[in-house]
Amino acid sequence: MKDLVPALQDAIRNAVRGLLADAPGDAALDPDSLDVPVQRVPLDKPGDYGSPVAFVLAKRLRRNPAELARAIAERLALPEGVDRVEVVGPYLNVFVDPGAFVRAVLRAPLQLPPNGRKVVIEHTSVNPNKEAHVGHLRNIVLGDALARIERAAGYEVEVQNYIDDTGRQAGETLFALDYYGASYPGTPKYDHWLGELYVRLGQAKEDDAEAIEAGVRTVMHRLERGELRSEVERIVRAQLETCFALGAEYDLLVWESDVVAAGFLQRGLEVLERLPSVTRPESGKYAGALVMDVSEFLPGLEESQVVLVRSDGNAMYVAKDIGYHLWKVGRLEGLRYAPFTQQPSGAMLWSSAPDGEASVPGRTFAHGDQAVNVIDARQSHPQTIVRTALQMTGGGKDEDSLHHLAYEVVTLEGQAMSGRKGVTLAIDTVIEEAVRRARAVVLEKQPDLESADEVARAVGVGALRFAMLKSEAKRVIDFRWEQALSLAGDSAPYVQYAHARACSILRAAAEAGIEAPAGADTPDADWRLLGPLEVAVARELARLPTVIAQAAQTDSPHVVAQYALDLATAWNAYYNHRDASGRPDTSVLRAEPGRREARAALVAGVRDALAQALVLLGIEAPERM
RNA sequence: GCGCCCGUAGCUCAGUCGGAUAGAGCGUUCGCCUCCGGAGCGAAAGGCCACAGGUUCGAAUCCUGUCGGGCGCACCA
Repeated sequence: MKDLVPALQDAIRNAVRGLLADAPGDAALDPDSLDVPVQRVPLDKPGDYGSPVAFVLAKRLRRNPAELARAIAERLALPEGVDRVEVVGPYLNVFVDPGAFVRAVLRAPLQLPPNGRKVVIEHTSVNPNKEAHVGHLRNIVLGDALARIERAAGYEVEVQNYIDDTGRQAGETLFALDYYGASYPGTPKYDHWLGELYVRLGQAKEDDAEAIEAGVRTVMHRLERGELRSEVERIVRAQLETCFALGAEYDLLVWESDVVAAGFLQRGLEVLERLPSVTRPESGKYAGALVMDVSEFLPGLEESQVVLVRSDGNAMYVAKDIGYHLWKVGRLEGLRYAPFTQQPSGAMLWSSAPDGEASVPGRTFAHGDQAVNVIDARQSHPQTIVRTALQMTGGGKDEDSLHHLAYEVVTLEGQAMSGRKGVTLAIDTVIEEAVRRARAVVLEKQPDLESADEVARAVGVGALRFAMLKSEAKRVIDFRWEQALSLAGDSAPYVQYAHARACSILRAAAEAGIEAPAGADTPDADWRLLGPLEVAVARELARLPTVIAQAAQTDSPHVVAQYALDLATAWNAYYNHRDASGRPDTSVLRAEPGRREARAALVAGVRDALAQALVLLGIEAPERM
């Protein structure tokens, strides 16, 4: 048995085929293209999986659905793992054979096979001018989780972090250093210290606007020529410390100044200028500018002309972005690369670099079949324009080669954050508080735990990440301490605890000589001794591959987070289950030989699936906590 | 004004390519350590799934409209 649900769908399709052959009712009805819904049955309904397929047929055949359900059931060749089928009104309900089902589920892999396609994910992309705040937190965590999920779904994944080193923000901060003649005193953390200067400069503009503006412009010109690269690098390194503390890592930093130097802007414009929709009006509103008409792809816009190059000759940001994306999908070449730093996992982080190598042995950057950008929902319009430009110029290998994972803002106790005004909450501050709270709980619950510091970090950071991931990206999050750092209920520690509990049981089992090797390969297990309680847990376990596929396909990490909660809940319910007389009836260690090995295998499956779900969310899974 | 997103329990949210009696967490109330980890489990209470029409055997889910709320609509980035 590979996977029960598809097998069941095939079996039903076959039964329908037989039914139609015997009693043709609708010649146009093709069983092969018949969509056979199969779902888990609601609680308190008989069976494990059910199908309302009879409804679909009833309409086409003009026959009674209950009657059809009976007819299908009669012809159904039960796939492996299915014990029997019962007809409940118009529904077809399937009872699995517990032993065969659990065993098959435990043998299934925890991720999908490679699909030979590559996705380039861009996330983080924090302006290199001050410390990252809680709004960026959502971006980093979403992007990092998505990268892990896409990888598990079989994609080759490359994570890029775009460094806007020629922008106004970086310019202002670096100018502030000169303006105040400041030298770094060693504390606070470098990016935080710069953030203070940046905010101070913003206030000083009220009195000294002209001089500051002139100074900032000079610095920006130097940035464009790459003269201040090492100053910016210093900021980037400080910001990366925060990302690493969250568990996020990258493959490549892409510097805007390198993108421009590589000619992607110019070459991208050349590609665009060949399009009939890209013109240079000689008169009217856009005289002298290079504009693109997107009305064919984006109907209904009030203003269908998008300015690519201003009449003063300066390129708009979207034009740079289009060039950058043409490179991402392999339509342009020419960046050079150098190693930037070794990350906590040991993996090398590369960077684009003016004096780097044209190629890196064993690696090919960019050339994505598709690209996903993790960017604020407020950027939806410009993102749509980049995607449209990509489509108009032939795009990447995938039909829909640019996705925008748009996430909503994070407000602070109901207030909008503002980096410029200094109304922010730094990620570093939040991590510190999260770990502090977690440590207090760890010391209370497990005073003897040797790895208390490590566990406190895993739990605190995990809780924070989970809070950012558990609901849909398009939902506004109001950051509140108690909620974001909760260690109970729908939280990372709930899942981590369930995992640690499974580990604990398996440790005890191993001491008692009960082994639970991978793949449910236990000769001592007697699978026939399993029942509905084990099936309930296995039914959750069986969903994991589907969950990964769905999360990857819809760029939705929250699907994995919700799954982790569901699995932990099912496992906790199993663990605590009692029989009619109130006695625990799911013990592994106290079960008779044969049953205990099979149960141990199930617990090992739960442990592995919980660990995998947490890995996909970028959350550590301690064995004790 | 036009466009996109949201509206589900007191609060925060799942469920939305149509399927059986709409589910969690927090909060409230009541139970559960002779038993592998109580950061847990069980139970109670709490819902015109914003509103009104429509499609359908069947709608929280699809369509239209209305009302609330958020965001976007620069020769800024």
